[in-house]
Amino acid sequence: MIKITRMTDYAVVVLVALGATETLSSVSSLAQSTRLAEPTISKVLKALVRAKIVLSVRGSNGGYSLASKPEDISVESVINAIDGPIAITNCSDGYELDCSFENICSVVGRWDDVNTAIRSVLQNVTLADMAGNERDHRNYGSH
Amino acid sequence: MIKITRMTDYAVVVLVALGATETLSSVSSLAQSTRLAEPTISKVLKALVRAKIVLSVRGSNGGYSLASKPEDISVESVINAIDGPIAITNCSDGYELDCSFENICSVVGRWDDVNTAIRSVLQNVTLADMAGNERDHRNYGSH
DNA sequence: GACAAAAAGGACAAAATTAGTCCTATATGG
DNA sequence: CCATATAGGACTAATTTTGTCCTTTTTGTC
Repeated sequence: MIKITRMTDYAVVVLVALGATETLSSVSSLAQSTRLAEPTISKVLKALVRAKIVLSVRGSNGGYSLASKPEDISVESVINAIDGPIAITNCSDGYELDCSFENICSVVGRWDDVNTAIRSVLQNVTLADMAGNERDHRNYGSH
Repeated sequence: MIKITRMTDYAVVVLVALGATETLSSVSSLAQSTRLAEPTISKVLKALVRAKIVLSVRGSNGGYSLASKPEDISVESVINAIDGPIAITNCSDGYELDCSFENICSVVGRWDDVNTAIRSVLQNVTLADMAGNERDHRNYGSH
């Protein structure tokens, strides 16, 4: 099935928690608010910092904060940060440019169009959307 | 990353090959035209038959054929047949309805909307689109 | 300056998933 | 009855994903 990894799922949970406060949040405080394990939160945050979705301050009293407003952070960028670029097949993700079966294979690069379409859907969903405090949720939990 | 499994990739290759002829195709003939291994093709076809995307005729002179025209077979239905329903997270796919962290977890059911949107994108891409004989492909190969 | 609190980075084993093959059963035309 | 095909499922190997831990770097505070 088309699925996002659990790590991305966690990332969204952590980001929503980060967005809920103005101050810096440490891993341990995030662990309390999200109920996720510290090492997991830490791992996810490292990737988000590298992707510049989250800002970090090191040292004592340090912590993390969102680099932009929740409504300016797309789910697409989060997926990208955690799981790498959205690409629906192995061959169309750019790592197999030297594919030697190219002229036999009858299916061509149409997955690219599919990828582009999916990407644009995800670019239009923001963290603010995911936070959805109207909460009529039934079956979500991230663990 | 959001990705379809290699099996789905194979399925599309096989389906396009199936669509290229009017007559029944056996696994061995498909192996020749697609260059995929017979057991793999066989496995994929079994799933496609169960999903009624492909028709099969057993016994001598038997083989497979598309159940509908390529332009009426969506990529979404193929993904469904091979990988199961498109669902972006574990918790939103219906298997964890009894999620006990529901009221702690701050992210709610917004993934459902995302799933729906992605599904509709994939419903609008057909096998005919994937066949794309204009072939300006660069990096596809399915192996 | 020493120490404590925190993030950064990466290594790693366990768990889960996916891929691929193979074996047996069933169906059917000749 | 035999050869050819599909049906179904079991099973192993390969790959990917998870989750944890350890070491290093940074920085505030006493």
